[in-house]
Amino acid sequence: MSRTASVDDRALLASLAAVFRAQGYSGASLAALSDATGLQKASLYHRFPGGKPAMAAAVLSDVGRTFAEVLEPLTAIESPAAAVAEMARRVSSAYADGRVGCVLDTMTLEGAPTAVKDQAAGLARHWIDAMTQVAARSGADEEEAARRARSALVSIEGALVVSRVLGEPSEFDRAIEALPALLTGTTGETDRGTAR
Amino acid sequence: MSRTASVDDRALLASLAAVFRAQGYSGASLAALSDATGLQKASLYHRFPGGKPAMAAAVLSDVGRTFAEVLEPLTAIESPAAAVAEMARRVSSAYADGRVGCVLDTMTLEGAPTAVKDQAAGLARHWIDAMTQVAARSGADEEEAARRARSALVSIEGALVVSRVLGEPSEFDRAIEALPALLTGTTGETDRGTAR
DNA sequence: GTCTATAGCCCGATAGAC
DNA sequence: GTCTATCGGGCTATAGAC
Repeated sequence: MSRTASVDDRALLASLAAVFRAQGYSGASLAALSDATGLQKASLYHRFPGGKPAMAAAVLSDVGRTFAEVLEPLTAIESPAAAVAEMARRVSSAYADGRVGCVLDTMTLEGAPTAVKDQAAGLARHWIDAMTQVAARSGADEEEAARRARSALVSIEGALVVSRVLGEPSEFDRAIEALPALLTGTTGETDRGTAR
Repeated sequence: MSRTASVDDRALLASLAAVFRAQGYSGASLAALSDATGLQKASLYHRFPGGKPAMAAAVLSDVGRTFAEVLEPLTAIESPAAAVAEMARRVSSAYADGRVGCVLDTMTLEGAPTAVKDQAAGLARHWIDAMTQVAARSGADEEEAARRARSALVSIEGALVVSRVLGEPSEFDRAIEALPALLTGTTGETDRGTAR
């Protein structure tokens, strides 16, 4: 109805995140961020006086809130197997069933500010820690639990990369299905096929 | 000794690859490529009249030659287990023990030319095909062999991402150690711990 | 808090000397 | 085949009206 756009903070961060996720930090131009959000560049600078680095930091903080929701079942659900199954569902949803990339990957190439890379590393460590705890609850000893948690993150990030490169998200679906067995050591409906 | 630099083609492609690998396609500025190669921008345009897209294509072609060397043991060595073990050594070497990224990841974000993304997809498919064949030779049926090959690529790409994000390459070492068991189903010195 | 307009710089790319 | 110098444009960022 007018030449003024007003954008909800939540939607704004989601639009910014979509650009950073798809294009990476250096690929996310102010013009693209302006297009995605419907705000002019000057309006983005009003919201984020720190410029593009501040936008990236805000996006990662918002991703941290999303991660908190994704990981919430790991402490809220008593059964480790059920907890991991619910986390897997939320991971799949958060990554649009493998059709979008992960900021931990795309925002950590050289060219991103050190603060951004450090923030991403913190998110990754937090995710690994939460998965380590649920793996330990399922019966793994400390070292084995940490190993499983890192493997889980590896399989998720790798599946997102392979899905993007091949142009089809089926590999991500497989990684999600394998998560419960990978983290808790129990066989769900999938079998990872590494019998001795 | 002079203001003219002459650069061997092999070294030139290696220097260009290092920049694209670390910064991604859109992050790899002509200035950075000029710095890395020791050639001025105009000299790069003399070598690559197609500009930055042509440089990226040449880098991916060179990566394809490296992949051919990495995958050569898969057909040259009779024992599947020994073949995979030798491939794993070469993969580790090609990625500097996990300290560098993979162009399949960094050059396929939005912003890269479609031709570049397609070329990367072809490299990924070729790699998966070669690993599928060795998995089949080790006794897996067709479907299982393909599944193992995709999982192997997922674990390599994921480990490279996680190693970069966390700033330490130990996760890549683990993925390399797990490759033989993952592809051939035999237990080497590592156990992936998914007992039923 | 949004906009238009623009500053100043670096981008990819080219012209032309040697 | 390398270089210096430069072009036009997109980049991040800012000024100032409404």
